[in-house]
Amino acid sequence: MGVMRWNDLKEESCPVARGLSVIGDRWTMMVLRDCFQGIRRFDDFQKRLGITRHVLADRLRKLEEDGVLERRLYQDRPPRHEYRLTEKGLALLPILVTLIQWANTWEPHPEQDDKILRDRETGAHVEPLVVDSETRQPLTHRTLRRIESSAAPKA
Amino acid sequence: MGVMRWNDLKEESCPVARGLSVIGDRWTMMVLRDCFQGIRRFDDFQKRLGITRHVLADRLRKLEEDGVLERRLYQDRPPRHEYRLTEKGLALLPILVTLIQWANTWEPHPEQDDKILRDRETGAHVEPLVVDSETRQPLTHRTLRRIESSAAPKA
DNA sequence: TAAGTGAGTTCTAAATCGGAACCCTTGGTT
DNA sequence: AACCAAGGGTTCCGATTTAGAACTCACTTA
Repeated sequence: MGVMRWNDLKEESCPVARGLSVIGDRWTMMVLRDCFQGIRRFDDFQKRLGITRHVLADRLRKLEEDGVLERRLYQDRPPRHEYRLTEKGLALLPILVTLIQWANTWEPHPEQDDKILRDRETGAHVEPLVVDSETRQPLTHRTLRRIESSAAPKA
Repeated sequence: MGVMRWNDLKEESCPVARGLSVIGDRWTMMVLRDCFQGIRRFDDFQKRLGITRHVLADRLRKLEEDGVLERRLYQDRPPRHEYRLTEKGLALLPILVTLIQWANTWEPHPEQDDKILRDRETGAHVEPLVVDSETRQPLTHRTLRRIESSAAPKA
């Protein structure tokens, strides 16, 4: 298989590798979390995250290249843009939601309240669960067969 | 809010930050992917991932510290251990599964087959979907209210 | 005795990151 | 005109982290 360089990940046949080539970076998911909280501007990301401006600019550029964020002009003089989630970016929400569920269960915060997920209409508290879209049976390590690549073994 | 150093993330009140303090690293999720494929030994991880031995040792140590992997002796002379997922680690599968689903949809591989998720019993092909555990309604950006911290605003 | 296995550790050079300062355009103040 | 602030970056330098390769240690097998 040879050595795997991080930037080759996009061409890997493994979807985990391809997914991580987009969101596998330390700060990228934090940026996306802020996006889902409605943040759109460079300085707002920077202030909330405490990330260096240099790294932030780089991550926003990559997310735009990957089609997760869209950079759109919101005023002309001087030109200013904001970053917005595309459909592809919005489709990442289930991952974030699943991560929140895991962290609230297995890394609970000592005393502070946690982010709470609510239904948009009713405001009811929701609890994420990953199921099969057809049978609606929960998918866990007990119900799933070991993950395998369907690609032919290398020898 | 001050600057956020990566290692302070564990004490953040945001579950996304706390989750990422465990699995937010480039290689960590790749290691976990291999774990879910049944890999348990140092050299096997190393050969499959093409990660440097140094970094691999570091990531395995961190995952053990975080209670995601367990290092257990499987022979005495010389002492050898293998790395196994704990309950906490097994609970990460839904995240991996959701990531696979996203990547297969939005970053499809040109020609090669992808990893396929199957039911352990029937072998039927399953398709992950994140729903509310009570109502079984899908959770997406259309059905969820914007994520908010329930912590009091800082001023 | 030599070679091999498994699990690391050590070393050096290259890449990335953090922190801070600087730049540019435009609008508003004094 | 001179100064300042907002917004969105870029540049520079020193500190970390990573990649790549070699080396170690404790056995086991040929």
